Amino acid sequence: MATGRNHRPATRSRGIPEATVARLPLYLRALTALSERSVPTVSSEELAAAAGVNSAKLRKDFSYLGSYGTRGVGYDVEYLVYQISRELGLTQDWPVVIVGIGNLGAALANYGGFASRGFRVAALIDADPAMAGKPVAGIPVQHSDELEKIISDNGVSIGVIATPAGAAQPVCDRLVAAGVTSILNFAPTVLSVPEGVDVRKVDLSIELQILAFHEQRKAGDGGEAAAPAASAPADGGAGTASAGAESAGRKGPDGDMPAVMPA
Amino acid sequence: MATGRNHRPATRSRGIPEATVARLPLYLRALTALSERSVPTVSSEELAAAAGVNSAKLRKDFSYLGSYGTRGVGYDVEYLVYQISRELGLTQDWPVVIVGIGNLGAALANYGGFASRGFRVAALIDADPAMAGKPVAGIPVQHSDELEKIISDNGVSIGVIATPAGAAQPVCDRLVAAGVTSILNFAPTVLSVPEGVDVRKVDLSIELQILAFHEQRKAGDGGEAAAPAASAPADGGAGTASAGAESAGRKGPDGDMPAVMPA
DNA sequence: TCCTGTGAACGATTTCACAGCC
DNA sequence: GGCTGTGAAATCGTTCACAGGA
Repeated sequence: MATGRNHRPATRSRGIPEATVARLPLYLRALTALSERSVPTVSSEELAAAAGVNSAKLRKDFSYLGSYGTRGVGYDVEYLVYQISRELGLTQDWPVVIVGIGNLGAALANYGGFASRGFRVAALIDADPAMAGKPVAGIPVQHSDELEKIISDNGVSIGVIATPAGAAQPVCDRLVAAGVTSILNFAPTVLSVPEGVDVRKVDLSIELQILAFHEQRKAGDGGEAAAPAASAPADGGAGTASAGAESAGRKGPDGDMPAVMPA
Repeated sequence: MATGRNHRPATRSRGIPEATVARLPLYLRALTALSERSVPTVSSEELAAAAGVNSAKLRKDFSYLGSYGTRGVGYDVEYLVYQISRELGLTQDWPVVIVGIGNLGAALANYGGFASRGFRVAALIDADPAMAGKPVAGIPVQHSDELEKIISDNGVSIGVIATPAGAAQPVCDRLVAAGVTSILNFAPTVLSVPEGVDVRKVDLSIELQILAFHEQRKAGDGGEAAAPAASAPADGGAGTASAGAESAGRKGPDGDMPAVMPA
């Protein structure tokens, strides 16, 4: 997750903690599912389970929004759906552009949950002239020469960058110059933006690396915790842990640099 | 970004804070770029800028790993690349399976940064028999009947789920039963997994909703902060803020439920 | 003199536990 | 009696500011 910028000094009274904001969509999704099953009310315990958090956290989160909910009973599902939607700004619709229609951009364009909750794909933009006019997810791709005009004509304030890393910063600069103030970045680069522009980043390889870190720990821990079936990596035991040499006096806890570097 | 489970009671001496772990891949990427440009050393200030964090945080992060770095000079790039790689478990290679080869799965399979840092796509798996045998990113898709055998034969411990929401939990269960202990989930569902299995979640629509929240604030704030060019949504002013009625006595700070719900 | 490494202060977030209301 | 709403405590994360080595 990681936001590109710290959002206001948090000194405002009406300020909802960032951690809470990040969970509201989770609650909203769980509530929407309940709503579709015509469940009228739900307790903090049940809703928390559906959203994958604990109930104390959920109640605290909701307390920042106001006192929805009835003691001894729970929360009215429809009412809460509306209040959270409003809080998140989903009662209006947000035109979004996707820049970079490669594999990923196409996947995003086709993503259903996109349109369903307040977001509308206003345009798909790609730098490749050969893509221009080709429909993806029913929307014709437009050439990036048109970027500024598209942003301005549609009043777009949210942009999604799905270009290769090298193109991301220039695209970002153009989006910002044209009036975009929120960016969701899928390219593996740090974007720099002026004050007042929000950037959120989604990065596959970072997520995998975090998983690898924990995975490694599981293997080398001494605990060999809960590894069902055949899970040992095919060759070379994972990690094999800190068996060695607290060598000289300074430097890190384990292992010096080997002769051969891992590419 | 939400981990499915809290990682150990944090009472271990060698424990690196989760927040630090999440930033190590960022540092690694910045360092790799420096390494490719044959930069020999870097200061905390420079590296922090390249990674998009502040230097105090970076130094604190590195202090959990050990005392790499030289006072008055900075960090040796190659040395640090190696140490971080090792800490993250990237000096071994992790076979990964991707389940669900739709638009997104294909995008992931084609993602370059995937293979580049310690991860190897061991197999692509899809439930559609028509996909079987078709190569995606040079790798033939296999039918999901083979899932257990693939996991076991390749010693896979990391799985990526890119299926529709409905299929995600069953796929997850099979992965876990077959020996997978880390899962990266792109489906918009909360997965439930047994103790000892890590889940990380990447959710486009949640990221967009978080952006919408801040975007809405920008518009209604009274500040009309830093909005260059034409940024007003085409119709209906964004938010138009809490102008109303602190009505009765209880309940939330603004707005009651309207007659028409936003779908 | 420069820049790392780190205690200590600070701030944010989570958890606890229980008062208050239905 | 059951469940929300919330102060207070505990934990986690960030920032400050400076001691200390190269």
